[in-house]
Amino acid sequence: MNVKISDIAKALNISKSTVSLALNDKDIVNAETRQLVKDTAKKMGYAPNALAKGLAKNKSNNIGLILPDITNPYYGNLAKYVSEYTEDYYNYNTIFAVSNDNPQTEKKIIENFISERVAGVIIAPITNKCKDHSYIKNLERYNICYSFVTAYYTDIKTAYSMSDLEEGSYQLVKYLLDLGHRNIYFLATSSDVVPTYTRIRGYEKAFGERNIPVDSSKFIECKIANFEQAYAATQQLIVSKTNMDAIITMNDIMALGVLRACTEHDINIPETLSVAGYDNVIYSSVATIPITTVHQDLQGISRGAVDMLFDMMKNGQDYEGAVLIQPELIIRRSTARR
Amino acid sequence: MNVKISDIAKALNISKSTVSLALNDKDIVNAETRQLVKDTAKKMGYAPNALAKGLAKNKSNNIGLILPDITNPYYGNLAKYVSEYTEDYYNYNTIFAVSNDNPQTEKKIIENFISERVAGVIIAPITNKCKDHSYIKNLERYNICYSFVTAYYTDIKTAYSMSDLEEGSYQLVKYLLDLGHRNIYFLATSSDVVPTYTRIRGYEKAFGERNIPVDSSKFIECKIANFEQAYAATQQLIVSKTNMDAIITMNDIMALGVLRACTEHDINIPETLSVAGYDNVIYSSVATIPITTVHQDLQGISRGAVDMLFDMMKNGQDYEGAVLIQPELIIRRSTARR
DNA sequence: TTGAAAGCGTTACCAA
DNA sequence: TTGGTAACGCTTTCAA
Repeated sequence: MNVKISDIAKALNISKSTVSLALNDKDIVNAETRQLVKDTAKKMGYAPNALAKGLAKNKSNNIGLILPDITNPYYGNLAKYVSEYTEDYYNYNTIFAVSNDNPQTEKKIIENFISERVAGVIIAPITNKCKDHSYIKNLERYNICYSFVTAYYTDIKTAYSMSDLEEGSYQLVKYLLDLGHRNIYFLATSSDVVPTYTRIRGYEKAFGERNIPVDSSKFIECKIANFEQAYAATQQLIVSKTNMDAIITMNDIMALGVLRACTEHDINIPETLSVAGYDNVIYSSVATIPITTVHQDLQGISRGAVDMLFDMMKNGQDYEGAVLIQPELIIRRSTARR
Repeated sequence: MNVKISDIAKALNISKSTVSLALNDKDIVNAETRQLVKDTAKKMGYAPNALAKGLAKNKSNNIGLILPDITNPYYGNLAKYVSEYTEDYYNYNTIFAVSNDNPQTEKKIIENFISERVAGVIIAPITNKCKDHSYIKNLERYNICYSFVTAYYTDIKTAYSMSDLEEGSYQLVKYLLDLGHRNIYFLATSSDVVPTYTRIRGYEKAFGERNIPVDSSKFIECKIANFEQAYAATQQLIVSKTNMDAIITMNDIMALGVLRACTEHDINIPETLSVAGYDNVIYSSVATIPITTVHQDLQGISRGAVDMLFDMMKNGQDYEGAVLIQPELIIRRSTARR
């Protein structure tokens, strides 16, 4: 069978404990012994059994990352940054799971992470409505720390790291107001969730600064923040001959949906209508018309979440840090003065 | 501490074995006992320890999936299909890892998967050159089966599931020849790797059918199959005033890079130059000019790889199945008769 | 600096 | 149908 610690011990005529100690680089073992052990381990093709190790220590060397949608490069990049940083800097591995924007799935994932005895969990929240996230607290019963990334659930108190969405939305709307637009539609999910209501606050702030009243009927709610729903919502607006100066969305993929609907109805962008997205993922720059958007520093966001998680793993879950990263308005061709 | 099987046994005054049997739905235990055990387990908040379970059974309930690039929605979709199918149909979990198109990283991932004692591994190969993949065979020493998805390494014999790339490329090139194009450039990685040379074979077949000689200097090699390198290669071609009818690429992201370079040099597409991608990921349809491409049935590909893997897990690694899924040419606006 | 042995939570075999 | 017990491969405590 596979070579294990006891095999190395037998081969070297020393005890299992010494081998274990040596393999883990403890300096209480003689330097020569240590080297010898490591060499023979390599020679014999020893591969540590993470399961046994985890069982003995009652926790694994993995942290779990929950993503709502892995087909969106926004989360793909997030996954990349989180796992690279976790591995390079903290020497832990990352295991991913995809919630598909479904609270039930998210719950199952958490149960599974508990079973796997992950050392910590980072959650990228689902972006649609769900009132009860208490299942997340199960993690605490197992002393598993968790932090949020990209947003957070208001009913769960823990560290979070995200872009300052309110500020980003504020800058974008201010810019559109500067261009002379007034009828600015906003396509997003339920205003109950953080990613939406923070953006709405930014929108309102920009309007408020100029004493322009906000018409909340311009906030259009989509069930899911994807291409199809943004496309459908835009068609609806066009067909009902709504008076619009601009449409902004909560992510770039939705902006693509808006573009598609406009193209099909021969609406010229940006001449007749300005369109803007959010996130600055690659295809906002390569779309039919390069899209004005708001850049998020995903790398910074990722590091914030990882750092705070490991901080909590060291000092306990009751930590209420927050990392809020400044966004950057990216102006492209999809927006213009009327 | 966390509730475990022995706690349930104690509470119910029965043995650990019975509890374990009941929890695993074995019908040798009395139906009532079984229900009782399950109920109390739930009541006590029991969460099975996957580590202990894996140790006892000497394998975990996870399969490992290696992706070369998680920021590409092509692989994001693949990950989604593989994990959903694995979970729903086989009741195993999927753990992802990202090789970043780097053989060293891939090797490390495999070592880690071995440590985690995954039940099986599915590898989506890196698309650039690497002569030695023998580290993959380490899996066999641990009786861990593996299959390939989307492509395969020629030096490793095992089951693979992929789209018929040769056929897809053949159809695309045939279509371009039909449009009257002759100077068809192909941007890809090294012709040593399967994803490239299968496509080249399709290209050659289309030319061969019409007795048109193939000029292999039209195959441009990029180190990595991404936006930047395709952009750079196209610029190179444009600047050197190459006589071109069409540029095709090995994936849609590269086609976007081509588009970008052409736009910057005021080259009209498709009037002056036809461009085509491959994969049919979402942004080929929403690009500046919607891109002609070849659709891959990712769901079918994913299922093939998963099915064969579980087949091997049952019947042994020496299995040489292959699933080759038929592609579909998707014609959009980026290609036209000159 | 090293060794012996207990313990982590589960499964699986054999007996009852 | 149930119970007792060894075993999985590692860490860790205590003693030497």
